[in-house]
Amino acid sequence: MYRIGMFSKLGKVTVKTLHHYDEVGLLAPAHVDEENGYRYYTSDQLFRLNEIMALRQMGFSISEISAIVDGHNITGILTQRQAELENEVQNITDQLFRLNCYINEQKEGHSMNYQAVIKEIPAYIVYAARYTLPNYAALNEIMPALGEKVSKANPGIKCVEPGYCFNVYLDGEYRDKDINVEICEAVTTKGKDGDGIIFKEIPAISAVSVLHRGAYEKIGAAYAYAVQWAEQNGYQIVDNVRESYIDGIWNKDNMDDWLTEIQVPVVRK
Amino acid sequence: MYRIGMFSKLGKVTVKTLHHYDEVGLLAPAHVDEENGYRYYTSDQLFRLNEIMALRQMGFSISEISAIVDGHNITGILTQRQAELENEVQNITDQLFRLNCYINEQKEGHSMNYQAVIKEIPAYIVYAARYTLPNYAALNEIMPALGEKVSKANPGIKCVEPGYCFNVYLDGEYRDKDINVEICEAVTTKGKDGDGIIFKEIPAISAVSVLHRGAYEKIGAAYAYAVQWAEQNGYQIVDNVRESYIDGIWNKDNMDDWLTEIQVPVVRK
DNA sequence: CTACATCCTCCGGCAGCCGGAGGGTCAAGA
DNA sequence: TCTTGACCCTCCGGCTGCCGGAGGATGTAG
Repeated sequence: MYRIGMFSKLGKVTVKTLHHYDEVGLLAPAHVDEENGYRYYTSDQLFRLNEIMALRQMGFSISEISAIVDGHNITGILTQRQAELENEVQNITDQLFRLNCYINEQKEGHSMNYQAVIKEIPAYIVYAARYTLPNYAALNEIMPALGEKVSKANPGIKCVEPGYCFNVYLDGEYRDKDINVEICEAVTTKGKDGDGIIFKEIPAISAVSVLHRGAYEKIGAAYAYAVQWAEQNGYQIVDNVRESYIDGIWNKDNMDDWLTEIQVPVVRK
Repeated sequence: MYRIGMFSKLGKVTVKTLHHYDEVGLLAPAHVDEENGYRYYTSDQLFRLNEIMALRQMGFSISEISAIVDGHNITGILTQRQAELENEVQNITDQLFRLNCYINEQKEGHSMNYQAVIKEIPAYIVYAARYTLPNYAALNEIMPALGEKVSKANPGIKCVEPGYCFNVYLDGEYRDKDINVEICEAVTTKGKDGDGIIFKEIPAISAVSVLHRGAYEKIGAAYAYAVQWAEQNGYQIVDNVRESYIDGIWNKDNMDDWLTEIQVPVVRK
């Protein structure tokens, strides 16, 4: 029978850890003195401690270890942890990729232009209409007109706020004229289809997000950056690119203040 | 100016997160209403938020991000994080290796024999003497005799408790006769060398630890297991193996209760 | 004027311990 | 037999990056 300090030295763990394992019921001392509360351990318990440490070194949580050493559903927990670990390897290497990407940009000095970030975009209900635009500026006329048309046809319809109005670019690649676009605006409930306008639900996605400030002419650079970043970081583009309008002609007079978010729907390769 | 709910939707983060970032000074709202405490954000702040999210997705801590966005020692933090990440990849793959090792043993059913675990062994001050043993049983006579000899030559010397008495096996491989061994016992202070006995400090190491129960004849299996485990899990053996005696003839009559720890000094390849 | 959504500020919790305060216990030396 | 110092105990708070909820104030639309 060893007191806790001795046992902790034998097992190469801290006294605090043994206290903790006692508290959570993972490794109770073989005997506890009723008068002074001293914990006493046997050398036999080193086996249990060693197994616990072995499992900790595979990254299991305390509750998982409790289940394993008590013999509950062992293989289930083991294979689950296996999957978790493979996932973590993915995550860490992803982080490393992004970091290296970032470091390179730092060095080349054009780092401040764009920041790519993965976002989870929720599902929306939208109305949508398709156009072929001669150029980007045409949006400034079409979009307000479309809004009016819809609210006439569907009195009482409610839009949700800025950032919920976006376009989906139907061309596989970037263009600056003859642009095929689907204009979408998020609404709270579906209305009646008609006159080229349809209501639909669009599902939640993951997307590479890049912010662009200024007029729409130069938006191609942001678009290109987002696509390149996605490829470099091991993402696969799975849908048409969206542009989400945050600030624009409707609330900012100065074009340089306009703010648009490019969203490139992706999944991890 | 957006209220927090709107801004959280634009940036795809939770309100709680924005509260938190405000509290720790990472992203303060552009304006706070003095009467009711409402936070107001500008769309400009989405750039900062995006950068924060980008850095979070590379695994930086809040304080690191604060330093980076404020422009303090950027490259230092970045390269440090790079090293951390490479380290983490190592760790996770190590965990995966161990887990797979463990799963295989589970399947083959001989899992309960041994548990290998990496331990940090602290530095000790020891006295040491070398012998060539005809067999393992010879230890039972030599060790007590050595102890007496030392305490006679160095009156007042203090040993530390069980587990601090160990042998270093000088043969590169396992043998069961003509064993070259250095017997070491940890003491609190150095004494006088002489009569084949020297005092020395041995440094802290990492070691693969395996527990062996029973007499010393069958200890070869534990020895073999530890060495094999080290190799399978990508460790390099960097020193002679130690055996650390926890329970033995001095406190257990029944040989089957003897307990010995094999320590194989290693570093990660 | 009334809902209802949104906002605020605490406070506690999560995992696996660590560090320290405040106080009891034990063995050895004087 | 007493003291000293090492060791033990039980709280309690803290670390990270938020989340969830209570309790209460405020804003907006019909």
